[in-house]
Amino acid sequence: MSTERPKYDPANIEPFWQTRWEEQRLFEARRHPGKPKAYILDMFPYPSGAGLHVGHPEGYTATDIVSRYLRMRGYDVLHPMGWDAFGLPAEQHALETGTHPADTTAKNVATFKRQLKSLGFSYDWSRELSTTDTEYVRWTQWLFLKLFERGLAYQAELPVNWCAALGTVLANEEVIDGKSERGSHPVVRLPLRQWTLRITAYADRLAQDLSGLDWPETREKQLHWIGRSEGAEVDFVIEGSADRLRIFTTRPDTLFGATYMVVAPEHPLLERFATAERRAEILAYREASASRSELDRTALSKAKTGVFTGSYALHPLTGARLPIWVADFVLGSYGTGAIMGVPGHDARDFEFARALGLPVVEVVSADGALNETGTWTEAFVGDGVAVRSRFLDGLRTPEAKAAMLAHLEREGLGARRVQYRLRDWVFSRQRYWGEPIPIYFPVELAEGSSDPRIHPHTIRYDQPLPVSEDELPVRLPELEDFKPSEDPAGPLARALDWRFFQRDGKWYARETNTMPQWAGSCWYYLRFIDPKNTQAIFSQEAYDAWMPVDLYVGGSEHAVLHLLYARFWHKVLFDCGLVTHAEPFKKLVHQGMILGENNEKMSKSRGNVVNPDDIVRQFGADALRMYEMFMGPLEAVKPWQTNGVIGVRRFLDRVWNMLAFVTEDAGGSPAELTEDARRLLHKTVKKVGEDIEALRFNTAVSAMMILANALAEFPRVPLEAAKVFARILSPFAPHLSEELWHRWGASESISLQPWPEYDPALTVDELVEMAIQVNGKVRGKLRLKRDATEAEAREAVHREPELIPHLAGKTERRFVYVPGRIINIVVG
RNA sequence: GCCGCGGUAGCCCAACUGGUAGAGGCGCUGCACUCAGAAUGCAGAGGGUGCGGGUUCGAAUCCCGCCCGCGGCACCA
Repeated sequence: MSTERPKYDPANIEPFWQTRWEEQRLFEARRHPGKPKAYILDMFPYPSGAGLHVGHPEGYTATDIVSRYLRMRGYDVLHPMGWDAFGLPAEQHALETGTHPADTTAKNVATFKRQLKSLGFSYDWSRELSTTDTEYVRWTQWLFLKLFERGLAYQAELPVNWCAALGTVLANEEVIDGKSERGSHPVVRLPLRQWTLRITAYADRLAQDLSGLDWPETREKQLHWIGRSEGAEVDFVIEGSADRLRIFTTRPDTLFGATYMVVAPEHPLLERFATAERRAEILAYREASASRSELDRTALSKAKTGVFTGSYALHPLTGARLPIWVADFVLGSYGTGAIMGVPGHDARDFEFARALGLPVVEVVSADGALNETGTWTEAFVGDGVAVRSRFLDGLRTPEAKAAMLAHLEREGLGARRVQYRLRDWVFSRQRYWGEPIPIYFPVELAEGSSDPRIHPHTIRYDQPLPVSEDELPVRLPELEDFKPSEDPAGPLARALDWRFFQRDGKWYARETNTMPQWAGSCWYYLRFIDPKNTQAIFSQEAYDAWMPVDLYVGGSEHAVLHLLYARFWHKVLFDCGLVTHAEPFKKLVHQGMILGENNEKMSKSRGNVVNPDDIVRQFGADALRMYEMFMGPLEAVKPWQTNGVIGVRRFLDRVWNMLAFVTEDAGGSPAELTEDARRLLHKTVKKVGEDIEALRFNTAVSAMMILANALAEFPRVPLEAAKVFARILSPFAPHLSEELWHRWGASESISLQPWPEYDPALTVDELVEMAIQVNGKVRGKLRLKRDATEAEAREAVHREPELIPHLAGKTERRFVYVPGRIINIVVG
């Protein structure tokens, strides 16, 4: 190689082009009349102190390729980036290092931004936002007020997941196996005053509207999380009392099989059911189950426990006396907190009956025959035929359900009811680093008191008042000490001058709980469309210009948390008339996790973490981008292989060496491709475009490698072909492509060029090599016109000498000919 | 236990949704270049698709039954 020829040097060209792109503001999103739009969104990151890991660029590269591709296809593309910067980890980190969360957050954002920029992503940085920005907080609080106005944000004294180690309450979704999702600290149930969002009011729509979305299996996860189930509520009269016990069941058809009742330890009527002689035991049981952490309850789930209350319910149809038990396998927070025990046809009821010696009655039989339950080792939970059930006898389970429901409703004993597994969303956190909830309460001063900051007082939590819109945002007070405390009011309660204020001579107290991290991410996609708007959360023009999000890429760990909450808020905004689509995210894709080289999850403790900065330094951003796309399908979990990056880097080196010095007429005769190479070029243009649209980036990279290998056969690549190649490569390796493009004399960015056209006629070969099978085994090959008739095929086959031994003396039973595919001769 | 996804060459992965199992990359072997090595270039070898049945002219692709891996849910009545 001649020494004047510079080598491919990403460390040099990548920063150069990144700076140029930024100076030229190439990727700022603007709408042009008549052009189609695409809103391509990444889940914005939480800027942790650890910086970017190689998992981040996977999804980000995918969306960047799609964005760059669509721009070349004439779309106006909105591709923004921002920071989900409130939340526990920032605060934990700040506590550990003794710095203010605002400072650590700013530092982390700077690191993330530098790293993202080093990868050449075509974000519109002019729209950058952070959930912690004062202006952003203002609109998050504004949205909370919308929820409050509509009765969707309310206070409740709830048994909540209190995590002492984190000093906060957690949502159900943040508790895993009885421990906190963050940090795995123990979580216990405590009743506390909490702000709660009425997401259950939207359960039906959240479930229903999933059907129209282009989403992966996440749809099923959300459906399951919402957990809609249809059944009946039935009232049981209590013997010797005016009380009634209401239960929920999905199997009204098994009502005649109920042999006992169970209420949850939290059930409001429990104390009424407790007879004098059993009272002590019952209260002890309630005490015990309340103090058991979720973890204990799950760990001990095998053995069912319970205590008889001493009271009896009367069967609404037979009048039979059914003992009422209390047991912690019944959840206070689901349905009515009480069940009828049908041990013959429910696995849990069966276990309970066996453990406590209660009778088991068969009321559903597989074939309608009567069976004895004495020898049963498990309940019969499937569908069958009703037996021992009077007017239901002989009916199949679905009909029996309907018949019983009709009967209950007619007699006024019960009603049809839909239940959801989904609970309302506990929305307050007892932490510092979050959005203040824009609510305040009247303060009643004790006799002789004049200042609640120093005197005894009562805060009237029952009279919440919304902060008026023009007073937003409510800012976080500066706090020296923002540590969480034992006090569930949280650290903000210590900022007395912030908390208490006077208006018209009266004292008021601000809400001191803050919002959870999910609040900011619930609506950030809406702020990106109009991030600088000071008059409104966003303008209608901006909404019409960009919404909905066409492609949303992020980790599957957000399948039920963020993605459900955001859909909920979006539907509330829909009801407010602020948005016009029922759903915000049309297409959703989860990138698969990237494992360490040893096939284990990347973590500091395993010592298998790959830092993207190191890869960029050694191999270049383009190599990293292409490798991450080449590893395998976007959604697959796959191990990192540094050798794989080396392979991709070699490919880029080859492309450079082959194309960087191409000129119009390098030496006399013009360079030319063969017919086959020309066809391959057109096929590759077609394939790469289709693969990008289908998000099959791995096969697109592969196709370009094949093309490069083929072009390498030529002493000189024609400039026209080189330009086509550079353009299809550019979404993947934008820096290298840009450099090549300019070396060939262009003055305008390659990202402004149109995507190359291909000639469909050249993507289909006329002659195809076909295998000839005899009885399914390949016995010969032959080149045939793609559209040859069967007669032509037959004639060609009989000219093939290698087939003669396989056909001689045999009778042809069948001649299978699929044009362009296969010839199979069945003989016998 | 339930739901979902997935098992193709030593490794990462392709295979037009039934049609010659192999595109690409890594690794390996050999050759060229070199005093030698690195880098580079060229040429090769390698599996019958997790297991067992079935449907079909033909199965990695479809059906049934298992095994293994990953993710989610886990007393939701």
